[in-house]
Amino acid sequence: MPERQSSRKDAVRNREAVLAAADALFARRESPEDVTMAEVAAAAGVGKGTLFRAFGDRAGLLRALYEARLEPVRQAVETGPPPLGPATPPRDRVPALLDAVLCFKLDNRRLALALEEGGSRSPYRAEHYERWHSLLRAVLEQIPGLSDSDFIAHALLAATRADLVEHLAGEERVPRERMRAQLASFVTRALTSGHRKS
Amino acid sequence: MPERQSSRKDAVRNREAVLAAADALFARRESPEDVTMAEVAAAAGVGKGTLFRAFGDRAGLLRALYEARLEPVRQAVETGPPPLGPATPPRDRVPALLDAVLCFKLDNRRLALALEEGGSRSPYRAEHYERWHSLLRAVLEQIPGLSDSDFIAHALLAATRADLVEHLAGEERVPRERMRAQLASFVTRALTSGHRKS
DNA sequence: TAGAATCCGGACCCTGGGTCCGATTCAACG
DNA sequence: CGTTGAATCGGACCCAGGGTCCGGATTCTA
Repeated sequence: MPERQSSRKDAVRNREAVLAAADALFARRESPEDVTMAEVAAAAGVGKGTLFRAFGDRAGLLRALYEARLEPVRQAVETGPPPLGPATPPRDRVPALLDAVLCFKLDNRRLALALEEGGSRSPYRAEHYERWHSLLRAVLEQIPGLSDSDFIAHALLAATRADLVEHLAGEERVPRERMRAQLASFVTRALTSGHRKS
Repeated sequence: MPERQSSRKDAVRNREAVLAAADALFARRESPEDVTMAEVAAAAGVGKGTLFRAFGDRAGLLRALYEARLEPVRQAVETGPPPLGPATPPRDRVPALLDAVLCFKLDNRRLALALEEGGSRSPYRAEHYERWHSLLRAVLEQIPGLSDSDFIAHALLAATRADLVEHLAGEERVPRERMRAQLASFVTRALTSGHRKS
């Protein structure tokens, strides 16, 4: 459990240095796969021991970076104005949430990729996924005439998987706004009640 | 390019042995991560050199297994009776295709997981994904009043990602039939034309 | 059956995550 | 301000596992 904060000056300074170095490296490198721990340590001017004591393991470092980047979004979602905040009608909030996820992954492609796919463990066990999923599920449940909220939440989130976003943005060269529009349209369609308005 | 067939008796026998051994191992083990190449070789009664010469690398072995398993499904899709075959109206064929994918991944959980996630390369570069996607895209394009076929095809396929299926089946204990029903319902909703009937 | 081409297989290499422990730095205390 | 014990530093080290190599065995061809 390397979570406890150290009060020592050099410890916190090194932690910051590692975070910054890792951030820079992941942004610079093409694939997150080939940024090595030793490299991060070297770039931060730190030994590997320090790095591993501070973050536990590779996944821990990734998580730390990810959480830090995600913090503003989380704030906006939990206690923010519409259309992200809690005071939004469900039918409008769901697309807003997914749009936020998409934008986040577009802005942090490499990082999201590294965290979601790089790990040997399933991304569905990560607790940040669990958070998104249960929130989305809860909002979906407030939409009348819609069942299977659990599955729909999974399926919609799957449309924003990091490697898919990376593929669309990087390989197929789909512009950001177009992608957002497509996702929004898709989400909206998925929310239509089983029976069409007649 | 280790694709060329060898006419030597022992070579083909060893190839079969490796395939069978790998199949058994992946089925038996909990996570595909911890079935090692050396292990496969040993289980097949073969040296590592033989294994790698026959399949190139780990991904090659996985691909070979996958393609073999997928063959019947491919047949059914390309030249089979409805609802999978080409002679099916698009609106019915799309759910059928995705149901087939889902069933396949349910029946070959470990293997699909190993191939889609285990590799260091993005699953979207795999040519079997490309096949599914372009087929689905083509069928979607025949549905009037539906745009963004490319994205929709990606999004729908994302709902059948191996690790999601594994999570639902293994972790959340969702029964097979329930999952199929949920996916079918989701797909159907996603196919509604953009504007509701009014 | 000789000869050559091919294949076999396990010893070997190398990368990269993770650990260890002596040296070093920090902070509390006298 | 010097001492002292504890926490930290950091790079040498370990190990697993994917992938390579080549001497020797096996199989096809003449």
